[in-house]
Amino acid sequence: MAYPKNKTYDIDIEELARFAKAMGHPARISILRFLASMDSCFFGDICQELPIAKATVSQHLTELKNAGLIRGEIESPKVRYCIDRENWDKANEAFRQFFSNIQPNDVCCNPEN
Amino acid sequence: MAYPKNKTYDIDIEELARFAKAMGHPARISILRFLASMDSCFFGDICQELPIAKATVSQHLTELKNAGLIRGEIESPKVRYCIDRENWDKANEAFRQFFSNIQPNDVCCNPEN
DNA sequence: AATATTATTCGTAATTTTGCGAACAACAAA
DNA sequence: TTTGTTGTTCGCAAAATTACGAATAATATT
Repeated sequence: MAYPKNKTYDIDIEELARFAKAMGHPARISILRFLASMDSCFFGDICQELPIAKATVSQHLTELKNAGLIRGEIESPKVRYCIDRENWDKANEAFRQFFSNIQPNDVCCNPEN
Repeated sequence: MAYPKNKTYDIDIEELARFAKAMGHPARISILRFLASMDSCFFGDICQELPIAKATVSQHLTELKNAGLIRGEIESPKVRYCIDRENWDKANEAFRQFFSNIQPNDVCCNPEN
């Protein structure tokens, strides 16, 4: 290898990968879609929607929280969850830009083009 | 453990999760972005862009191929890779729809709204 | 105080992911 | 035929992911 390899990736690449990773499981997509369809709801409501144990749902919620896509706040003895609008829009924009940054069809190598 | 087979999710949810999972690593985002910026290129060119060993790059390429986002064809002794336009567009549309399916801002629970 | 409700955390297990160097396969060139 | 180039596959290890039941914490209710 001619040049030394830097062991990191650009910050925007890491951010997009982080959002994508958080969305990389059907349970988490289901949770996000469910939450996006309403104002907010409780953990129990989400749990009821999913075919997995509550402990697992809780784990997935933690991952989504860590990625910034959702938020939860205690309303004892329940916990209310909702989409984090700010990061939702940020993720949306990151994906939109990523997918739009492609060479036009007529110069692509694909056989059918 | 993968999610049990008897516990399934909607097909469109699984597809989006599959695309997202493939994009859930900075190396793979880098590869996709690099490929999207040009017509096509060889394995060696991709390898040079990444801070990881060629064996690992090859693995990531296999994952992207399995997800349908890229294609590779042998041009001995090299291998030419390119974006799979059809599935690229499919993924783009899946993400776009996913993110646009959210309640309007004024009915969301977020404090700052 | 005792009990019920709700959701998280703990402990554990199986599987998958990520990574690397070495070995290999396929072909081109000398 | 021998050598060189290119990229994949193999073998292995460490870490992360996914999953569940049990235990726990926090608060409400009786």
